Amino acid sequence: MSLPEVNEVLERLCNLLRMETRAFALKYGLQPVQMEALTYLTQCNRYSDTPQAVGEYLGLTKGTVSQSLKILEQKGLLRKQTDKQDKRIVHLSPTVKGKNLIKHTSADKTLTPSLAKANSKKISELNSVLRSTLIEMQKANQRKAFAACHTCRFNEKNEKGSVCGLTHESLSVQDVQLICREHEYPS
Amino acid sequence: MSLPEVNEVLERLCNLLRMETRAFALKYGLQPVQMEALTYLTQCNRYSDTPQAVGEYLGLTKGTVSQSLKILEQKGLLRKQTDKQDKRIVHLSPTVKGKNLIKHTSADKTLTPSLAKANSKKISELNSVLRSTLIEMQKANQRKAFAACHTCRFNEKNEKGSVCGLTHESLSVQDVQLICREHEYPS
DNA sequence: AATTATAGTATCGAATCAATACAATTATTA
DNA sequence: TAATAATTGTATTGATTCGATACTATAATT
Repeated sequence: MSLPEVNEVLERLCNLLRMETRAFALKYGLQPVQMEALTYLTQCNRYSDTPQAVGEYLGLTKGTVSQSLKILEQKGLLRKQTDKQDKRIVHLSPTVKGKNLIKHTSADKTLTPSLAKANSKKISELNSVLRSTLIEMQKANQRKAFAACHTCRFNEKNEKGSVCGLTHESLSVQDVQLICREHEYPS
Repeated sequence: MSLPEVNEVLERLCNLLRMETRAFALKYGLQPVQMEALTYLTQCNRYSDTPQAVGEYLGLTKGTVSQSLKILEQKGLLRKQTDKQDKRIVHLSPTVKGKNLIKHTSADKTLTPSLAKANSKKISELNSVLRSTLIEMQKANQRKAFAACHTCRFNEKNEKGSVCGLTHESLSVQDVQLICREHEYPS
């Protein structure tokens, strides 16, 4: 039975990934958490760009996240904007400088070249197994999925494109590729 | 091409694993790093149970590790013992209390049950792809393998069992299953 | 015997993180 | 409508992480 083995390899791989992320972030003058928060904010949609959402995504309390965001703002990588309707809510948007930084970093990730040595059939199998494991694990630990709208059960397709069943707002082709904090898989 | 997708899923899975590890360690009154160090020390061999090795394994400097070990010792989860031959070296061994804690924790890991939903053929494929990815990545980043003796190029089998080609000491059946900091894969 | 290398510890400062308390705004309900 | 509760975010405190630097003790080399 190789189940415990996979568990072990996966944990080891995660450790390694974390080490490299730390070294990597440091190279760009950021802390790992800051890098992760900024990356998330370049990938999430307009319902999910708040301090609260960042905290849920990273598994941290809002107080903790608040400080990291403050530093990102001070470094000019992030802009804060209070919501027009609900003045409690703050929207976070990466500046051009912030976006460029993330663009650079995702270019030289160390994981991809190592993965690329496997053949493409194995890659796609790996993809499906890992994805279902991720979903199972999120369910088991009552974490939100934080996936893109096009796989969401609230997403409705019509002749013009897509509509979110929660907000009843129409979504563009780009929109449905973004991460949403309200995402739920079809049951 | 699903390569970037796998990359993304794997990163997401690692994030999730880290969240759970944090929550998990906290439940047992430990910090994540402390838990990881203690886990490593229950799995490593007698050449690899030093502060230095723990640092290499976790990708941290020895100064950083020294503090975490100090806390583990204060909590009675760890014992320090200076080497008989080389008095600079300190050997770290988990106490009974420490071993029990790790035994409990590895019992209710959240990853395993989620993985178990995949069929066993996929599991073993997953195992091999992830393992080679791990090895590739360790090579690319010049990290040590930290794997078990039985896959090491220095390990020599004889009629009595195994011998380490570096230390020329004989290794028991249990020994060759333990993690070694000097481990190198055959080329 | 002197120098150099190695293993580990101690200390400092910036940052993480949880916990708590708090302010501002919105939603609920009496 | 007014009082209460819930939600979003910030500020503060204290334990811990982590890298950097300096230091001690021991071993290896020259």
